[in-house]
Amino acid sequence: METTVDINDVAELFKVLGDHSRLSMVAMMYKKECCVCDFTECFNMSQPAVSQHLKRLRTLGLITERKDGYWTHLSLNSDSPFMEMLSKLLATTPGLDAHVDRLLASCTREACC
Amino acid sequence: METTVDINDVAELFKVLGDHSRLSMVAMMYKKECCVCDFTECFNMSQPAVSQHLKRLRTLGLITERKDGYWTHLSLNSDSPFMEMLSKLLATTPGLDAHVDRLLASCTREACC
DNA sequence: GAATTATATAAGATTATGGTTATATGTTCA
DNA sequence: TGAACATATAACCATAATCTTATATAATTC
Repeated sequence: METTVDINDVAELFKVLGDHSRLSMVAMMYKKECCVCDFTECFNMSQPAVSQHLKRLRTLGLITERKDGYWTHLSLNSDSPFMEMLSKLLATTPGLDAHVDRLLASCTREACC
Repeated sequence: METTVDINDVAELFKVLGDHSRLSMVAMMYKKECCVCDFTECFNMSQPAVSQHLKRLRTLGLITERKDGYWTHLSLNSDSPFMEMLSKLLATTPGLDAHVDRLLASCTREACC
């Protein structure tokens, strides 16, 4: 039996993805594991702002975390009931792939990765 | 040449769909042409509230309108650059189909249809 | 154990969202 | 023309979203 996802959950997912930064974060993590500092660098955004966006993704159960020394590495949670939908959705989003590649290329930090 | 859709537009689309009522409206219109009063009835929502939601869909170019006497009939705009994405996205949304059928069945008004 | 680093949380300001009520607009019909 | 109906807009209010700065927490290194 599949985990149920109802219409309100889906609206919630869209709401969370309805922000440029979070959409980009999710798309980046879909390609590879990321570090919090990747995001602060790529989006030129303050650390607390990133942290708060991540909290929303966490609350929706979209991400998993792996602590390693200083750093927290973030991935999409493959157990999320949204995962199937999310992957189709990201694949369907035009221009997303190129955008993400550009973002990932702009992460210059080496220490955390 | 295809109309360009950039990442900000996509985030904007998600934001607009990130509301239970608007998501339902779009899904309903995906199945059939609807009337404003269908929405006020189905969602048990005031007419101005529906009107304001429709305005957001209109602003994003998602809908077209057909005036007929008292009523305004609304459809998804097949010329929208979001249309391809939208249709895949609606098809991928679990439980949406049944939800929409239930909503449409709850529209009892005859006059406008 | 003190300094450094990464991250989270709290508190506050500003803007966006989504509803309400009241009113305006435009069509239809008597 | 005026009453009835569908819809849009305006003004207002409460709550949510998103950023900022300041501070807390936890791991690392000297």
